[in-house]
Amino acid sequence: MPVHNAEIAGLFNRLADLLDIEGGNPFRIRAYRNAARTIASLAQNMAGLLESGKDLSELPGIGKAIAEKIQTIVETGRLPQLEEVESRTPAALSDLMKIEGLGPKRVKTLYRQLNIRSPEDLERAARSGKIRELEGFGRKTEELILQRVRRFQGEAPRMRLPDAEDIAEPLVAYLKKTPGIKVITVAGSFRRRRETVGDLDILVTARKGSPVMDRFIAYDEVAGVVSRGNTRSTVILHSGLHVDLRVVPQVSYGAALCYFTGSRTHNIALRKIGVSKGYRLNEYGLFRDEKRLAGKTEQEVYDKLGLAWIEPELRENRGEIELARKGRLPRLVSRADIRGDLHSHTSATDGRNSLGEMAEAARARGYQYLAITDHSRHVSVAHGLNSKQLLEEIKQIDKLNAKLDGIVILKSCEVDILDDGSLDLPDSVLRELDFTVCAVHYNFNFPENKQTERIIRAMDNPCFNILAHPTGRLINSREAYEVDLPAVMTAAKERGCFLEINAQPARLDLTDTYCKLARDLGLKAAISTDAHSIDQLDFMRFGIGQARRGWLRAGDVLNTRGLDELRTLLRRN
DNA sequence: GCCGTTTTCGGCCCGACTGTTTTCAGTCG
Repeated sequence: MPVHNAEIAGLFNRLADLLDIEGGNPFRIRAYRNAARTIASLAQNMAGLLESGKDLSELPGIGKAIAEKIQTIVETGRLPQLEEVESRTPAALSDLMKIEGLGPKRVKTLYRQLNIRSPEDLERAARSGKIRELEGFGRKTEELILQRVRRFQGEAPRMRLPDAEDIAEPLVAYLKKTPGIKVITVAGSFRRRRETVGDLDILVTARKGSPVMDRFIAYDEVAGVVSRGNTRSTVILHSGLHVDLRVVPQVSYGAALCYFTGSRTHNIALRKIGVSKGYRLNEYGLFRDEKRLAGKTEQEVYDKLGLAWIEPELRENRGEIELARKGRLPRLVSRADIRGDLHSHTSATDGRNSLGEMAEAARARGYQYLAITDHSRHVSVAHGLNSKQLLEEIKQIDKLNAKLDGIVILKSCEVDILDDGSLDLPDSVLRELDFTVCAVHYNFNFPENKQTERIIRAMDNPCFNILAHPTGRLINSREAYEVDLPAVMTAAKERGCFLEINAQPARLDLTDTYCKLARDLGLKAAISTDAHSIDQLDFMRFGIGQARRGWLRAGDVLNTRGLDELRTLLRRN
């Protein structure tokens, strides 16, 4: 079993943490963290890259030394340098650094002075009042540590984007009513449309003397105030979500928006470009000495740095800055490009609405086509259809199409991929469909090679068209199954099959990095909602967000095509 | 340890807030 990128990144992060606690060279430490970030964000695993002869030192933040360490990890599963450090400094201290408010210096002091090695040790020491006696610590810090160690122990995972939307909307509406407010924007990973958000970053410009901070802190949902300043405050809501509010002057709005949209690594890269030109970039603007060169709009800031404006979804420092410099950024797919939805369910299986209602709802959204993809028989929990029932549904769709104006219902089925890679319904029935959407619903625990073979074998069937929710993951509740996705993508491309970007907020499967890999391989994707009711057709925007984060252009997406072209693309040779 | 529109050495992003402080270290984003 190859070592996962996340595991390799974890080793480097731990090495960085422990060296940080020991007071090591901060630049070397940063180099390890940068490398970890690069490794974690790659879609292809390191073992595979090494096998194919790739020179890892070509990757950003990875040089000769770290490339060699990665090779060692892939070959032996171990990082000797980390083990050496761990012989001096307990590995568990790295976990303590994850507690909010504890950085390397405090962890070091707590360990050296009180022999604290775990959250449990920490809680005990805080309760008995030992921490306040340490130099540099005090009563308040001790209280804070106690609070945060408890929160850490029952830590909430990052919140899914739609849940964050539900919280952000009323808060923004509330703040908007504050006298003197001019502009209000939710920035951060929310604006970058990440699948989950850790906190909300709200940016405001307001007239002098506007009571926006007071009003923010007085919001009904606020459970606690973490910090409060004139330009920045942080609160925790009852939902557990942290919210930052930043107030900036109008002339700084663009620079601040840039700054608070991030990502962090994107910002750092921008500031480095600034420095190389003799400028200083911060949330108030781009400056040469004390003179503000730009700041009112994002466009101004990017301009002065010699870059084209970059879409928020691309700001992850994954190569977008270099393309912006060359003026060669991709024109990302948007909602206006979408002509239809290729995955939806009706009340014939586990959907809530009838065929007619789904058709009408799709037409109301301006679509040319909607595919009905009710489950196949093996998925009994969803009342999957057998051959006879599916043929009956096909007849109903034909009848409906004869009546419908302005939209075509495509006949399809979400066909279960059985354990041996065969499809759940006979080819003779599947051939009656316009196309199929095929997926794994059982036996997620197959070893990687068996799961990969299972899916590729299914693709060998000429009735196979689109692989739905390709990894089966559910955000915050179920890990992706083990599968060699690059191999699956290559196989799909060779056979004229496609992969789905499932837009259900809990799935968003493919991830952004796999979207990018598909694009790099020249494999088109379908952005599909998997709607189980008419309102879920609006999940399309989450799928589009994911696709945009994966650099997809309209041309990379199957359902941006008109019906005729779609049919041509789906035809297998 | 990485990296190069000051390129193989000498740099390495920037500011706000808090708490424990008499001028600043630590942490965070």
